[in-house]
Amino acid sequence: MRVVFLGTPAFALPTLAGILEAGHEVAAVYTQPPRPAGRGMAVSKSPVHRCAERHGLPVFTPARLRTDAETHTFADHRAEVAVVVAYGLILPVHVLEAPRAGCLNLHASALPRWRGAAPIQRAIIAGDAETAATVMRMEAGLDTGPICLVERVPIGADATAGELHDLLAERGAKLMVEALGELAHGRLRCTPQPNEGVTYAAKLDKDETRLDFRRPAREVHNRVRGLSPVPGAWFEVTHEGRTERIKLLRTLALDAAASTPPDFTPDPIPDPSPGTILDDALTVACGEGAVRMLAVQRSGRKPMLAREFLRGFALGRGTRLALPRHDPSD
RNA sequence: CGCGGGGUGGAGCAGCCCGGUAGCUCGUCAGGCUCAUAACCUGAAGGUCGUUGGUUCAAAUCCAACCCCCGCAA
Repeated sequence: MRVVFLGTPAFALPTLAGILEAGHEVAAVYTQPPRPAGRGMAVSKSPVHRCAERHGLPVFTPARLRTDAETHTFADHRAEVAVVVAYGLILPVHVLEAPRAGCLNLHASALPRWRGAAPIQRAIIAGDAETAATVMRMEAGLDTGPICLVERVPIGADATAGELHDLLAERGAKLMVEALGELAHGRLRCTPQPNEGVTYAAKLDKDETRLDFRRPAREVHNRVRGLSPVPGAWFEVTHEGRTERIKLLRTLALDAAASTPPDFTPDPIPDPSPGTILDDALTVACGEGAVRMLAVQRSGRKPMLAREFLRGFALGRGTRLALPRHDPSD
């Protein structure tokens, strides 16, 4: 089929590649315009932008689609179908109606749960045991369109957002290729989303990335893996007179009963309040239970395993980690 | 020119301010002791201290330029 592809981050890459491999004609690729980003604020092109250029595809990077000029440009691609994967702009009705066979969207959740910006992270932070890759037809509402294909995916108890992201990007790509195949033969069936079970996956806020060890261990653990590897959940510790931010990339949740493994805690800490390091293996007391740090990253350093970190950074039992100030509105 | 941290044997770090024969915690290899545990003992190998140039009797350490990695912010 003749398709226009709209996408921006790495999540969209497998789908674009899959569409090309399947032999579809990609008439145009839309992606977010290059912006000053990263260290030094260097202007950089989006992952989809670079991938499209490698394949010699025409790239369009309008700042907005809601103009007559862009609407006409889009219509001129004469696409049979538009495929949208994490594009970053709302498509105006005129654009949605331009392709003869409609617009398909890949979304990384089991709709109608986690409509919106950060479905993968939200599902993990919430402790969901399962999610899905979903292909739906697009309509004006935010991720409200009828569902065409779904592939359910279990979320392991220790799975990170990064792992789930890669998995869903791959599974979703296959699903989208399958959907295009069905669509080409005019037999793609869709069913409306249920009205119940709707939740929204709000964009991640910076304030959410700081860990609060007063929360139960399971919650802390879910936040760590839901934000790993980016943007990363972190805490602060004062080391040799300097306050340093340390990201937690991987943890082990120890429920209350199992929070004191005999091999590392010869003597109990007198007052194991939340934020206290309980042993010499980076186990931190939480509101309920404890979490053990398995992989961390100091600012300015590379990610490393807990035991490597400990060789160069004294963070032994009894240390109290700083806790965020309580936010009354929270 | 957005702010900042860092590049030292295989890993993680100290040493740099106050130049003068490269150190710590591990890992690896050999041997020993034990054979419950990331055990213990002895010995060994392994480093152009990111690169280039400068200052100096002498530079990991001071100065300049460059390369690379990373955190924040966007």
